[in-house]
Amino acid sequence: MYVNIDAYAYICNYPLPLPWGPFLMQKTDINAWIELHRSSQKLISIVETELKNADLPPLAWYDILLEIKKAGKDGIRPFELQNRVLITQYNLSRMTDRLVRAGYAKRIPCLEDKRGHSLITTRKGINLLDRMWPIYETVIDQHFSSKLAEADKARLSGILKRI
Amino acid sequence: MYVNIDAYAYICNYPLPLPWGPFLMQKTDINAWIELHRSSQKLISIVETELKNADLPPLAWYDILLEIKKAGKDGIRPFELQNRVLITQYNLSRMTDRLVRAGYAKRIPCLEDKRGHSLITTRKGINLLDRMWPIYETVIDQHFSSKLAEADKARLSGILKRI
DNA sequence: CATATATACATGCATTTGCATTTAAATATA
DNA sequence: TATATTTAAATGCAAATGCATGTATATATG
Repeated sequence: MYVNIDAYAYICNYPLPLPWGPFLMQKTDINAWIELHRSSQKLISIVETELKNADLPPLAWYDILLEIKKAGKDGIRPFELQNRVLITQYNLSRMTDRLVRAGYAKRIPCLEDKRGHSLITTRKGINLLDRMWPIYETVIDQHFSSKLAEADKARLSGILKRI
Repeated sequence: MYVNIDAYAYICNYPLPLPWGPFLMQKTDINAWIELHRSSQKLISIVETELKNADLPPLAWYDILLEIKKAGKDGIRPFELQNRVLITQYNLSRMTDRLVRAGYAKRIPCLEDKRGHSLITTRKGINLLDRMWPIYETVIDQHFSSKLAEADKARLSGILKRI
């Protein structure tokens, strides 16, 4: 889950090319790898902290609820939701369970497939999104958008889309 | 922790500039934000899966153990370790506890400060790093390094260092 | 020096996660 | 059609995490 800020130093203790693998790992690769994960984790942890400070649920709730909202009034099946967020089946099951119990989402029976159900947002759920977004947006803007040039942001997504 | 692949769609339901905040959030910003987190999370989850498949501990153990190893034979104090990895104090305390119990690290008393101790790696710990790295490296190479041009990797870290 | 405050680290307890497995319905196969 | 296989979703249990707090030592302050 966590990528050490100085993970590359381990590699640097060994001669290049590395004795054990077929790969020629360069410092450029490691620096990019580390910066990618360091920056992502740092930003996410700021978002989580700010949400918590505002007495709001974690970012994961926002993401899932947003996806449910986007599905509109027909709702979305949990297995479809799972394709859109990087969460395991069992965790999604319990997360939506919490959303439902908290009144932010609702399960509606699925006529075509009695094994499952569809999820829709409630008014309270939409309201939660509306309260969470300003916090989220502020962090994105202050810690991300405002620190990078427009051209760099375009480059960034262009490069990372290949991953 | 998780950033929805399509989080920006929520924003797109609203007119720009957004009615609630002082920020003018553009699609470029959101795309970059999403790609950053999506790619990071995807890569990390591949690493974790591969480590698990090889019956090896999670990446966090690698990072911490590596940091301990880097400190050399004098070891490192937990509070210093904490500055180098993005982990909370209480979780680091328990994680190092597990490392020690598993025989990968050792606590040595700290003469200058009786509140604390220093952590050093054991032979078994070094060996674990050596076994984990090939797995880790293979993922980095196959899913990251080989997918990006050298220049892009340099750009990537250059851009992200500003975060 | 005595007392207050800060720092290093650990821990009890509730919540969340991971893993394996279960339940139930849908689909494939013979 | 009967039986096997696959798929959707949930769940029991162990491990990990978050949060608040505890313990011990160090440092600052009157």
